[in-house]
Amino acid sequence: MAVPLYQAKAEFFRMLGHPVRIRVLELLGEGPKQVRELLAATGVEASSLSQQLAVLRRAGIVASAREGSTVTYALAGPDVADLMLAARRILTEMLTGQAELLDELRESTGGTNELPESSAARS
Amino acid sequence: MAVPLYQAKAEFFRMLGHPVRIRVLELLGEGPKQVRELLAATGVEASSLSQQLAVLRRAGIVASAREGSTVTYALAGPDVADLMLAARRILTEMLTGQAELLDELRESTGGTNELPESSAARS
DNA sequence: CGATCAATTGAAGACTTCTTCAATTGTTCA
DNA sequence: TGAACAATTGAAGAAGTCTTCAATTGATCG
Repeated sequence: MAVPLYQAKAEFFRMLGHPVRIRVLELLGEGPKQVRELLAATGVEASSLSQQLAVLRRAGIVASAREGSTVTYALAGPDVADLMLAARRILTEMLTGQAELLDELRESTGGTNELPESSAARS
Repeated sequence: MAVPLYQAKAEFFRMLGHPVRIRVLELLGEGPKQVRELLAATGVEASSLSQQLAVLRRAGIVASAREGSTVTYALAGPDVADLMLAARRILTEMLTGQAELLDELRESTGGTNELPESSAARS
């Protein structure tokens, strides 16, 4: 409540802004995973993965449990899975959309982004 | 195409990870705005706002056009507006969800995040 | 033209975040 | 117990991001 909403949002997005963290969240979207599995799937160094897992844990977006000598991670709640799905949909849409846009732009003068109305060319 | 998808996603989220940029995108969600308006609405310094607008422009998520002595910004495409709406929905849901979760946790021993099954308490 | 306003740019320093290394904790099993 | 594995932590240096200041560009108007 003390933190403005747009700041909380920014922090949340920043927390998502790392390739390994994205991959982990997508993997956990399939279901709980042991660290060994995440390690194998991502191919990063153990300690580096641990650091990123710690970030996700601190953000409260994943939960961990020790089972014997191994540790299992899971998404902290169903909202998170929804979020990852939505993000995935939106992002892939958006990225393909941008690719199309890029193609369109290449056909014309090769400009950067200007508003549709204005037709100024870059020097 | 050269960039792995999860890396593109991470970059995209990182690009969103700043309070001023979030605010700007939400304002532009209402419709195109002149820089003066964004300046007034966000209350940040002109040059700081320009820097953040430049980030959004480079990412291709907003477009700008000069009209006389002023500059107008708008979201680069309809996808972007959809994205901001979805993000807003998801985020507010998620944040209130977390608030509830926090309340629940305060009622119990005040633990951090553990998997539901495990009930370890913090020292 | 010269003054002024709107907006952007470049660069420097403070501040975060990433990666990596070595050290540490917890668990298993011989 | 102690050797070995799983995972985490702490700390140091590299790399990136933010804010701010001064300088710059483009447009308007007297």
